[in-house]
Amino acid sequence: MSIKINAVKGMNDVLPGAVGRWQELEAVAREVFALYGYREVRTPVVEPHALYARGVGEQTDIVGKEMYVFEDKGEDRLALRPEGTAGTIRAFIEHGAYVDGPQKWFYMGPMFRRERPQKGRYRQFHQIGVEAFGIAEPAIDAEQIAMVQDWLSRLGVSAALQLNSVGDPACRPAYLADLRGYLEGHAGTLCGDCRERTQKNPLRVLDCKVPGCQPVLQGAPRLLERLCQPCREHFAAVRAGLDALGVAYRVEPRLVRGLDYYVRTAYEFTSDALGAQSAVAGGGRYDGLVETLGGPPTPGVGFALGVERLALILEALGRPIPARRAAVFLISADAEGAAAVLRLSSELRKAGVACDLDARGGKLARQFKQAERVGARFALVLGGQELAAGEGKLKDMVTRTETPVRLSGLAARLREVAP
RNA sequence: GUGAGUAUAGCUCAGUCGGCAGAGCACUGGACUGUGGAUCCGGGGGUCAAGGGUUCGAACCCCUUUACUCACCCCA
Repeated sequence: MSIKINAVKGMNDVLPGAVGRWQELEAVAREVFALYGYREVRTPVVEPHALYARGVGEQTDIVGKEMYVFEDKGEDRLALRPEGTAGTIRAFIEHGAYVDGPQKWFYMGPMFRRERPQKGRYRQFHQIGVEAFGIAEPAIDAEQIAMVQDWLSRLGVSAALQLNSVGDPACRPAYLADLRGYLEGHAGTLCGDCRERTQKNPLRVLDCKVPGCQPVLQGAPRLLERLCQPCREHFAAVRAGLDALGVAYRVEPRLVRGLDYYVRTAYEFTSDALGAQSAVAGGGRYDGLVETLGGPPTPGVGFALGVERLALILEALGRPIPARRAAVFLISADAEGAAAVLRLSSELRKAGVACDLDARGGKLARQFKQAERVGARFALVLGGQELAAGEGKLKDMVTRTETPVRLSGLAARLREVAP
């Protein structure tokens, strides 16, 4: 070997032995999303830098310090997408999809953020997300949250739902000003981080875990008590919707989302199987965003789920990784058998029976070992003896019993015993 | 960006006081000339992360660097 080349830091391989877990959760997502009327959209992994600067917000950590930005031959300033909503909205606007009334879209794919990797957080990570455009009513917020719940339950995962309202442009600015004033008044008793956050993102201060800060935070003004009437009604309706749909949640007044565009509904599904990065999915409403990005005023709600994190939860639960295996492994006992095996494999595959064989040939023992390794349900031995009789020896790899079978009609028989 | 921990075979890890580089699993061959799970016997596989220093002698002690992991920040 010459110089060894490894994967880029924070970017991981998902090998064949593990990829079944991803396929399972993706398959369930597609199934569930279809039940709720969401359709898939695929957008580029690279977008103009300006899309995120304007859409996600210059002052967010994501745009400010985590994005992969590069010049395309010195002409355009591009970025690897750090999240999926902005690009989806760009496509929504660009293709005039808003003329067709409300739209429910979903996407799945890689996102990129240049952070220090740790458990459940990677530089290339994968999100499955949905966006519902054109519906201002709280019913869609509730339906969407219920859909996440539905998806997770079908996977046997239970995650705690935390719900909050972060207000809107009518009530949040005044609240933030008050909160900042209050925090500045108590700056002396706050930790260094909090004094900084007071200016940068005062809502974050409320989430501080430093014991010394707690007394000040207890007395801080609360956003939920300062919501304007429309926000208050919206939040109440979302809660009523969740109750009607049988979704349990906890109101978490300190829940803040890291992206600037959220208004009103904000929520997060968390799991204690994840270590420090406990959020498996997060989302909320972003009513002004389509307009910010140059489209007509269009309300929107969406969420994104971390695929690596969900896979981590499934692993922690000890869930087996589903795998698609060959129904039958064809084994040749001699040269005659080898030729027959090749013909038979073609026939079986045409008939839709998954079969495999050891292209190396060789001793029976080795071929059986390979059959074992690939997890084939049955092994079929073919040699001169068998061919002369027009049959093969079918061995059940689990019970280890062997019975002669006619070669004609084999595909139909295999579909019966190894569907 | 900050902090801590770790680094020995493909994987998981031992390695005592500084004295020839080890185990289990995996792989491979045989015992078993047409049969995979067990058992037994054999085989291949190492820049002990890299570089420097101390020493008669370094996987082990010292310095530097790198990588990985976890955590902070923040987020999926």
